[in-house]
Amino acid sequence: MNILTPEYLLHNKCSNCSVHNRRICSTAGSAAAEELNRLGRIRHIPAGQTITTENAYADFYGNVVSGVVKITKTLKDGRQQIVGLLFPSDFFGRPFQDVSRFSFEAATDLEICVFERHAFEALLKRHPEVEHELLKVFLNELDATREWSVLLGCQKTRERIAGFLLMLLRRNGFRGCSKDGQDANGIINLPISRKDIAMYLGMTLETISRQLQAMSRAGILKRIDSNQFEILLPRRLAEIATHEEWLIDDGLWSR
Amino acid sequence: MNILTPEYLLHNKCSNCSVHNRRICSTAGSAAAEELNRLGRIRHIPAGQTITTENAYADFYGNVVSGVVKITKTLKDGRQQIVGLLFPSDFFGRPFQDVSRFSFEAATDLEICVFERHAFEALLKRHPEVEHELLKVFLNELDATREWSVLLGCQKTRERIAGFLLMLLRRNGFRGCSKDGQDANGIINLPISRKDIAMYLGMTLETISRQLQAMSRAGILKRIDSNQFEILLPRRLAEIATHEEWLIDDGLWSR
DNA sequence: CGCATATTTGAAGAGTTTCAAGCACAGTGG
DNA sequence: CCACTGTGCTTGAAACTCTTCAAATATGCG
Repeated sequence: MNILTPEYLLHNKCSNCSVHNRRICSTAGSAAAEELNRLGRIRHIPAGQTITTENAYADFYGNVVSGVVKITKTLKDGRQQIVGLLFPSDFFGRPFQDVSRFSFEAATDLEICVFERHAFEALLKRHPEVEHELLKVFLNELDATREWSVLLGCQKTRERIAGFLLMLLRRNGFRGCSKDGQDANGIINLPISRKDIAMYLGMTLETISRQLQAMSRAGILKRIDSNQFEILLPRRLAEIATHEEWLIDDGLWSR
Repeated sequence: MNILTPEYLLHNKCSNCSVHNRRICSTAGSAAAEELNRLGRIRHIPAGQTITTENAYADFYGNVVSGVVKITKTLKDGRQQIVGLLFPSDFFGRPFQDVSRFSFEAATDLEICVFERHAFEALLKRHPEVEHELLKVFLNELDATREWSVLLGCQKTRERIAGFLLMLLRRNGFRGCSKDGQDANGIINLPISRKDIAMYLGMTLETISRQLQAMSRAGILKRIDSNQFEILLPRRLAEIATHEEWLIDDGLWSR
């Protein structure tokens, strides 16, 4: 079923959208804003569904309104890597290229705002200020991806998990990431499965599990349930994320 | 010493430049081309020198004309990761941001064409077609970085090295990558040190050395000298790069 | 030629994965 | 209401890849 078929083409007022004043949608007041309003269609996607398939033609782009999108690449033997996660207000898809080199999938139930490809690219041509905004969006995405490759390239498993938790904390101030809004006050809600976290951090889900337990035993985290952790020592977590300068010995972690 | 001081502000004709018809410089014929010509200054940088320091203000961007630039990030404890390599015709620097989150260093002796930051950004504003070209440049860079994080996230050391060699092969058709132009016909010239390769592939230089020897013993490569390898079985190399579907046993590699 | 630097090779050790089993939780049906 | 079943998470032990430390060899340059 095509994501752009008429049944989904219900216009939405951007003013009702929780991310309407962010990123490329923030060009409010300009003529482009009205065009974007006419162009965008809200669409709900259940968790697990693929939005854009690797090596396939993609005829739309869009913004994440709520939920998390994972960008993945699969090797011939089935190994899979998540090369990026997209949160509310993030842009998904790859303009100016017929075939996507990655797959975009719903990591959670999703609300997205989709733009038909050619109409959107025509809009960019007419409104350089929107294209300028898009350039800034992708420059930030490039910086974030490069920093993530530092994490993948030379950090230990515990450091990676600490970095992941802090990334979630940074991004969870935004609406739509958690159902209850609890995330702000020290409780992290892991929005994706252990398997997905593993594919994002370049390690196995068993190692994730073990390290989360180790950090709980060390008093840095407190397990609420399997997807919720309270951060007891955020400063310590930040130290781990950048580098460990003390001995890795659970006994020393208790204070 | 400032890279933009008068002694370096010698105008160059783009028509003499080996990458003048590539990327953002390919807008030939337009009014923008002439402006770029006036703006760009050729500058020679010795290997090892830092062009832009991490967390420092950068007042210029530019194109690589010949040589290789490495983009690095250093952790507090000294661990370092190369998050990208830039070859001739690649753009370096980070527009629209005061402070660079990465360091840009000359991995080899370098010839670059630099643009003063504010003048360049003003040009982008006047000429959306150049900014459009820049967006495409960074979208490609983002794709490449994401594919590299697949390599870092879930590939084994031998696969990473194979992927690195093939990446060099892909890029070495361009002028300025090797002194003798030998690269095209199956001989790969490693333009950077083992230490840099290690920091790029997220492994130690010892492992690089061992795996290169292993692939030489297996008849896939032939060592000319420590920086030159002839590719005897390119198809095999490509198979390794994506995934190894046979047993990893040097004995089986000999055919 | 001799020194400094870069690369190769070797052996021991650590961290992570793999394989396997056990546990917790949610949904389903009796 | 509770066992049943599927799924996802946790935990354990063994195996393995890669790193670390150390030394030898090769390469480049004055």
